[in-house]
Amino acid sequence: MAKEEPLVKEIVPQSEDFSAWYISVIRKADLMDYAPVRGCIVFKPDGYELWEACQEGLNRRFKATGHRNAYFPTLVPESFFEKEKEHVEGFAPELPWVTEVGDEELEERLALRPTSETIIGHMYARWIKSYRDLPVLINQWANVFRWEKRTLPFLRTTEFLWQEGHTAHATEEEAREETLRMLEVYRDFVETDLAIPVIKGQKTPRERFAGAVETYSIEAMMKDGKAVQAGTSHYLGTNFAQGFGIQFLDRDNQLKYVHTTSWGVSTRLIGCLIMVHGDDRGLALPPKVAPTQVILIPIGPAKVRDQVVARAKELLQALQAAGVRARLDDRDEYSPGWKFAEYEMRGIPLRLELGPRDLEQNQVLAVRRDTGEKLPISQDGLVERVQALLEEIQATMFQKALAFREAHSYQAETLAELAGILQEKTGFVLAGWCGDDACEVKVKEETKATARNIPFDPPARMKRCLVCGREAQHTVWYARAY
RNA sequence: CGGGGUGUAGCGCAGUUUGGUAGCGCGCCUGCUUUGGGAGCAGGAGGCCCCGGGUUCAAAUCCCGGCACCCCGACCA
Repeated sequence: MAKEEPLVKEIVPQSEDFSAWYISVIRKADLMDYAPVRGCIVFKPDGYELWEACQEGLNRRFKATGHRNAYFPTLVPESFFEKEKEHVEGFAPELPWVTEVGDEELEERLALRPTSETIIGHMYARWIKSYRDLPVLINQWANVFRWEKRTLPFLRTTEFLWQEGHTAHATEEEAREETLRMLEVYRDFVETDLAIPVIKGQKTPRERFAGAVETYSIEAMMKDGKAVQAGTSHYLGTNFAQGFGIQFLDRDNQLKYVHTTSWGVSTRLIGCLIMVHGDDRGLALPPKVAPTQVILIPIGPAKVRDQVVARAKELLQALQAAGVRARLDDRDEYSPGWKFAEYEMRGIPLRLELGPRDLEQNQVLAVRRDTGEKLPISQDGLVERVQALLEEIQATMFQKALAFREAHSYQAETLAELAGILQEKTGFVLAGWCGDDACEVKVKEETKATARNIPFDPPARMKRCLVCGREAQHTVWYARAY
């Protein structure tokens, strides 16, 4: 296991103050900076590259499932929001408006989109005429705006980056399949690439997206035991189709409304990545999405330096030629020890140290970010060994995160039990629910925990509602959430 | 949006109570020595003290107003 003494003084230990730890890590690792408008952040290159890695992993999967990217405008006419009642009520309080241009007032206010269901619904109505036009499978990468009262870098910002998929189908069955297919795409991406274990499940009606028939989510546990909704997928029924008149003529010559879905993940994933894998030394990035996977550090006094660096460059080229994202830090102005701490703080998965002793013995010293293990490895077959190590690190990080989640998961029969657990510990609590909204509200009022989701695959079936004691209709994960 | 806290050099902070030359550590620059877990010595640069008003001979400091960030709450795909 890695020793977790904070070598970087400015990083506040997690155990002392988790929020302060989070802020200090993202600043120290140079992922973002605050912008002049409240709640808005700049994604600096090291932070933005994490988002680019997410885009690559998701685009590959979206395209494999038949989706294509497109782009719709940021500005949405006010009248569009009135076409789906629940939708407008859900977003009204957090919409920013463009009301004038120059010194002339606009005839109709324009909202900065909080999501694109309405404008896309409008366009789909023009594009879809026949069953032969279906399904429409479109995704867009975009910025959206939500004027939340309380912001936190990456997890909840006024303007953020996300991806929103919008599909239209001839039948309910097909749309429901799509909704679950994309939820599974998210699970696969987040677990396989980000090494974050998630819980797939269905949202309670209270937590549903404004305007959706059903909302599903994947939920992840942060190291402070709190939950983050890492992705959502919605079956929208014909709600938006009716609001925007998206109709098609079916095989049977009947005019019908399409069934639509929407699904999204955001830059919030970056926040998850940090809070799931990070420790008192800083970030820890899973190799699959780490912009730099391997950092090579030459060591040694001036007389052997040229020799060491020359060999390091050869090894670097070999790694890069094999597709490993490796970099060499041969700057002379920083000591090796400084570089060790620096790259650990930045979360680079694997460090390779090369010094005079290594040259003599035809080896390099590999140091894993996830475990702190130091492994001398031969320069012969280095590339294969490094690739294998990166895979091991990826697997170990996922297993560690899974073990953490399991160690912080509990079950409760009663509200008092749930409250007791959350008072002493942090984590997820599995409990029964009768299906009554009042009981769900009661849990929130008493414990600040919310229903995260109704898992597809719960570890146990709970028999009684933890609030009223009636027979449970569902088994629910409760947790405090970001 | 309510309660609390913070805002001084790139970063972390002291100075504010009791108004009077703007400081410390790290970082940065120059030089020499160093290099296997944030190296040492010497010299040096760097400030609209968050912003706007006010009081005063004089404001980082006192008064009024605003903004931003952090924490707690309400709100929240």
